[in-house]
Amino acid sequence: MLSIGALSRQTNVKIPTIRYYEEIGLMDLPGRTTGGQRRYVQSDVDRLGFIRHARDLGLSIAAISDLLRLSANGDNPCADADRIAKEHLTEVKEKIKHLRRLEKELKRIVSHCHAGTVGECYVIESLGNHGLCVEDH
Amino acid sequence: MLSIGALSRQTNVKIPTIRYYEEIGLMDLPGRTTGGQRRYVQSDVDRLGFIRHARDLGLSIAAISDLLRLSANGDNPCADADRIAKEHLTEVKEKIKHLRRLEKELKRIVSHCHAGTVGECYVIESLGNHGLCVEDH
DNA sequence: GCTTGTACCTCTAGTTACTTGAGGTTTTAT
DNA sequence: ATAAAACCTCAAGTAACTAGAGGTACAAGC
Repeated sequence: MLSIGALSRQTNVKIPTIRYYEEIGLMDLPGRTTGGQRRYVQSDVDRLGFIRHARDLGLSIAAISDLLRLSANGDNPCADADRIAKEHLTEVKEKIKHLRRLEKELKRIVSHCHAGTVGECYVIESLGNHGLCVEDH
Repeated sequence: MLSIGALSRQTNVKIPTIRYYEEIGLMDLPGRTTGGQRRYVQSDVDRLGFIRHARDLGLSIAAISDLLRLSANGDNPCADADRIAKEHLTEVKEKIKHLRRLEKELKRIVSHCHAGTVGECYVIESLGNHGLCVEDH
């Protein structure tokens, strides 16, 4: 029987976040002491660990919720789980593409800046003028 | 004198977003018709264009607010503007690094999944078990 | 000059995934 | 028995908007 603090330490999930997950129904309602404090069992640790890991990988709460439902049902969740993971992978790839374009653009802007020059600032000029951009973004 | 709709079309910023920018003080209070409708001038178009472009590049509202203040003051804003842009570039680089690790991890997880196999699902197993990961994330 | 349709107005609440704070109670250790 | 640490609830705040309800103003055509 773990207190919320102990669960927090074991899973690296902050206490208010655990309570939040309970509130939105991602975590089950835990048992309580007579005084009203939460007490957790091993399955709670496992579930929260799953959530934490999936969040670290960037999955949304909605996606995690789906995955948890799938894994509870047991009946060949693989196809659906695979689809969710693949969709997420696609999103991640898109984000990387986008960020790489931004990186390029920012590098270009910054490289043109010669701090010290009065009045003219390529950073500010570039930001104000999309036409100066090399690529779309 | 532009209506809010005309400004929106010229800058590609949605109407509620323009009103939101006004509310948080990022855009100046515009003139009004006797009937109370907003009317904008060229300097508003320029400022909103700047904001739009900087947002597209991923800068936060706070950073943009700083840049706008700098460019208004005129006294060699270059050094500060350059610092803001460089900081942002660093953030972007970090994000890319992180996403690339996630991409790798997700690819590995997905590639192990053979949809159809009953009961065992590598996607779900991997998410539940951080120990299966190759790298940090 | 009147009517109609589009564009505009304000205000409230919702989104995501939490975090922070106030004010009070329970547990644990001495 | 006491005191410190950990816990409790509830409300509000964060970023950057978006959506919807219910009502008013403007521009064009007749």
